[in-house]
Amino acid sequence: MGIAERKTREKQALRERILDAARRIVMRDGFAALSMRKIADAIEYSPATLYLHFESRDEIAHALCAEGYAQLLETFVPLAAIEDPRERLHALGRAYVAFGLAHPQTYRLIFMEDPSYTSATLTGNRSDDSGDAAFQIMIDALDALRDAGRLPLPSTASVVWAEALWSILHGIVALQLTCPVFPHAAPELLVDVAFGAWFAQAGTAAKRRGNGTAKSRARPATKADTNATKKAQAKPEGTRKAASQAKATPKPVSKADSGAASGPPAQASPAVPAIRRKAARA
Amino acid sequence: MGIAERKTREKQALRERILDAARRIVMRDGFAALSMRKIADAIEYSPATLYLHFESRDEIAHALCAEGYAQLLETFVPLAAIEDPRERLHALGRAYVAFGLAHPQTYRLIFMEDPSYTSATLTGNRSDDSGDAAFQIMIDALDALRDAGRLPLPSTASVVWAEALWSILHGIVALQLTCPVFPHAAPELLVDVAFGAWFAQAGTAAKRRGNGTAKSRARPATKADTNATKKAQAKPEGTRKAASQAKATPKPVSKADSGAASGPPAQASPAVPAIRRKAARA
DNA sequence: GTCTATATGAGGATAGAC
DNA sequence: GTCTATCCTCATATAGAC
Repeated sequence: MGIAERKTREKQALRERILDAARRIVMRDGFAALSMRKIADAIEYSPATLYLHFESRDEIAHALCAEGYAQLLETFVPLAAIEDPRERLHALGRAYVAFGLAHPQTYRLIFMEDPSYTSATLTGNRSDDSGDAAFQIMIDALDALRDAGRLPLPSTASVVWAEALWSILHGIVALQLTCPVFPHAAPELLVDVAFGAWFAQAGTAAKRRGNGTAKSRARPATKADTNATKKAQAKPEGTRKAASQAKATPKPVSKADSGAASGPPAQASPAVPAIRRKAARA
Repeated sequence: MGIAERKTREKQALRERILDAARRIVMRDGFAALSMRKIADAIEYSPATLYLHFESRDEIAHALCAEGYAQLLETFVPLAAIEDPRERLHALGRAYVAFGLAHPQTYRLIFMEDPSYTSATLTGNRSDDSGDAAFQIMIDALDALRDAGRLPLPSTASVVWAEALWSILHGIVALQLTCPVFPHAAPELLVDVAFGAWFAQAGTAAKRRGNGTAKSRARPATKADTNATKKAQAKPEGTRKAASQAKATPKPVSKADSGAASGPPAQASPAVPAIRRKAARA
């Protein structure tokens, strides 16, 4: 049966190559620029071949989502070991935002592109039973905080609080990715401010229980999670630039070059009239 | 000069018709489904005519953004008169979220679709000098809260706080619009929880200064802003359904029928291979 | 399994006739 | 001002040869 196995292996390998190419395209140019043709070009196969491995472009997108989400989870796992639940939550928040900023295109794909992608990623993820692992980590931390008597929280409310926390994290990332021009405080600072305000009364680590103003927490913000998200930041995603200056600089992203994923640029040169977009059936 | 005036009027009228049609399409099927051809069909003109009034599809999108943002501002204005700054902030937050849920497609277009749209809407809005009026209203409320000594906030921090608040509001709306399937607390509840947590120490109106748990604030949440956003909710935006059952029901939206704007459905029937998407130039 | 070639359909934008 | 006709680009997906 060695032959069959080799064939299976080869098939798997090609599948991986497809996903690799797709991931590269998405990371460089954004999901909108992902097309079967481009993937085929990249791996030097014909477009038709892709359909032997994936049913559709959507299926590839789903696979990419699953990958990205797994990557996010990886950055969460070590943080879940932080003892102090307040610090744990804070670290998770910073890591979440850092992930979103380091992988803007992946984050967009998972959480901002299409409801079906998000749903599929969060619900039908892996062999896990319950829906969302990352989410559960946050709930656990809140429960721990409550059990320690540091947060007057009904047992049913931790889920709601976790959702509220998730909302602000997502809001920070999404806002940063979608409208980077707007005069905006550093996302890391926003996380700190938010957590400072939320858990002021749950003060624990002797930090001043003021409401986390700019100066008090601005500076050490991004220090802590640098290690945690180092792997993540090793593969930053850039923005599709004019393809001339977009050289995929291997430097760690600094939010400026990655977050501003420009969609169809308003300055589309009339000479190049090619702007496509997702459309509904008429 | 009556002739010239009439012509100007007629030109303006057609411009309005174009925008009306575009708005209808966006509200019903989402921005992705907006095409020059469809607009032209809707107003019974040729596609070429559109280009006499708008330079490109993007320009139409920008116009729609400006309209939508103005609409959002309208719902804010009366709330800015609320005396108690805490209540004012809370009301603004509820109104913001209510707007997003009542006009999912418009909200998407302004804040979630394309950075250039968001930027253009927020910065180059109207004859105003400063960038963002809605944002300023929030800052003012925070300043008032601080000036009343109810929030120990440095004068420079109110901007940051406003951005953090905006982030959570955006996060709540965006999350609701993008992944509605995820077991999620009611958005209004999330707003209340968040504001309760944020301004627990700024307690004012004799409300219990607990951290706004589920039961304490769940029920009266959406009551207050119903009037404020009545106009808004009078024109709900539905989701592009299979176009068969999508009858544009003129009932006030209840978040269920509007938020779940599904993009390219995974169950795209093979017989109808028309799924387009925005793409970058190669 | 893989490819070439092609069917099918949609879109933005423009030239040039009326 | 408006339309017809058209260009060009892009996509998904399949048929049928190798």
